[in-house]
Amino acid sequence: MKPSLVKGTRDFGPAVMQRRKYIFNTIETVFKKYGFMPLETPAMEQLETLTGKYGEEGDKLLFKILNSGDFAANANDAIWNSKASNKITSQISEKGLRYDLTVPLARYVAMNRNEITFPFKRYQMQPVWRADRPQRGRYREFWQCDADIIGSESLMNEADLLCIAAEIFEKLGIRFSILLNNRKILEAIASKLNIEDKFQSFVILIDKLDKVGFDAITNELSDLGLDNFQMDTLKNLLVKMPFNLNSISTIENKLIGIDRAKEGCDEIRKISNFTGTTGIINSIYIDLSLARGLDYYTGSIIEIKANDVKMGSISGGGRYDNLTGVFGLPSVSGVGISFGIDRIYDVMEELNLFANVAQTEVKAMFCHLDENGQNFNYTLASELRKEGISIEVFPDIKKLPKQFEYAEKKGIPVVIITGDDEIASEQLSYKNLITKEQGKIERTELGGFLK
RNA sequence: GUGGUUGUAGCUCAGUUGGUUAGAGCGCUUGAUUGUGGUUCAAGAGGUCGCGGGUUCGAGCCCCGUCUUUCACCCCA
Repeated sequence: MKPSLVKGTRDFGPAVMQRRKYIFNTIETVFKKYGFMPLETPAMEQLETLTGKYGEEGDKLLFKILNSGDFAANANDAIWNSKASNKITSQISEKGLRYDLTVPLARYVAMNRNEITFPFKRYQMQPVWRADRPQRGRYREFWQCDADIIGSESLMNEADLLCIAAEIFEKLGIRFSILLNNRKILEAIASKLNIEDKFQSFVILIDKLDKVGFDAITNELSDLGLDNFQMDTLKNLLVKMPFNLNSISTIENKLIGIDRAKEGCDEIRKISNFTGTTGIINSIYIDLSLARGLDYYTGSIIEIKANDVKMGSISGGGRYDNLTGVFGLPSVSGVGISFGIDRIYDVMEELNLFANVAQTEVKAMFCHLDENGQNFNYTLASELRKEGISIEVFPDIKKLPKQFEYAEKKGIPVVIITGDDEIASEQLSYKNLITKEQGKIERTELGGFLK
């Protein structure tokens, strides 16, 4: 048969993995610096754990796993014959692949509530699966790197997440914009416009504002019942503002007398108090048109975009006040952020930001021309490896140019050439393949030379 | 899930209104070069034209299906 990949999935070869690992390591280092601890959960969850958490659209994108054994025989006859896919699914599938890392976290916290010390700060870097139609920057299998704080209502956590994001993207060399909003302010706006009952449709509409512009959604807004005056009010509110006290006051004044607005603005103000001295505020904007589709957000919402590449968001998150409630653990507030490393990779690739990522850790490759050289090199290599230096020994006896080409292609900077003269004198010939510099080096000094 | 788009050598792509044996550049292999590569020169290998079916005397080219890619919608990392 002809081998092929499943739609929307990819292999990651050594060169790509080296770069992906660099991104993972950068993110993980920053997470650890803020006190987050690692967690891993299974690729599959009970279907009922997953369904209903991501909205109607989200449920459609869940990958479902067929029951083991003779699943058809156990199905209810009437349902089986009804040809109603969604009903049949519930008869033959009880498991699904995880859709994100937040719901599995909520499930874990609810199950382990007695062992966990709160506030619980965990990070998780694992693949998730969505049955989306693939596009550039959109895959069916992709990796998320999440950091969440469960069991703390402090806005310091939001500030932490913003600082973490800023530090990660600065380290990776990506110019970015952080968009910040609060669901409570969105609720206040809906309340001011008297469309609280159509909040979901309203949120979806304004979320695509930055993509299509205000004029493109006026028809749909009037379908929601807005008149021209209300639309003007709305248009004035939904602008990208700098992250400072002035902007917050402006919003408060426009929504004066609505409690939810006051709450939302207070929250943003508290975040601003924490981050004020950190120097990251210039990358942050208050954007009231930021909505985010995920149903479970209740307070702060965050989204991050790369400035120099046209691509969906590379990171997103927010606060959810009752995610563990459905698992029998009410009144636990959490806040988290998720980094999409596949998109981050695509952005960095497009902007050529991988120049400083080494192709290999190997410091030198040993070449030889006969068995004596092979044996000598193998002994020498094992000595150097004990010192913690990455070394390759060319395994075969081939012409030198062939050996050089191998080292060149793997990005190994130095070759050591061992022949009879070198073995006798313990003076090894080396050549730097990048600078083309070559010479002799004492065997005993080789370790220091390669470090 | 809806509607478009894409697929030809390892890679990037040509390929005329349907007409013998499908091309180029790069890469690859071998040699010039038995201890110094990426230059140069010479020779060579490599393709069931995504897959399946159909129309035709004849299909890389036309039609249908399917898979893949990509774009818009939807949603999102």
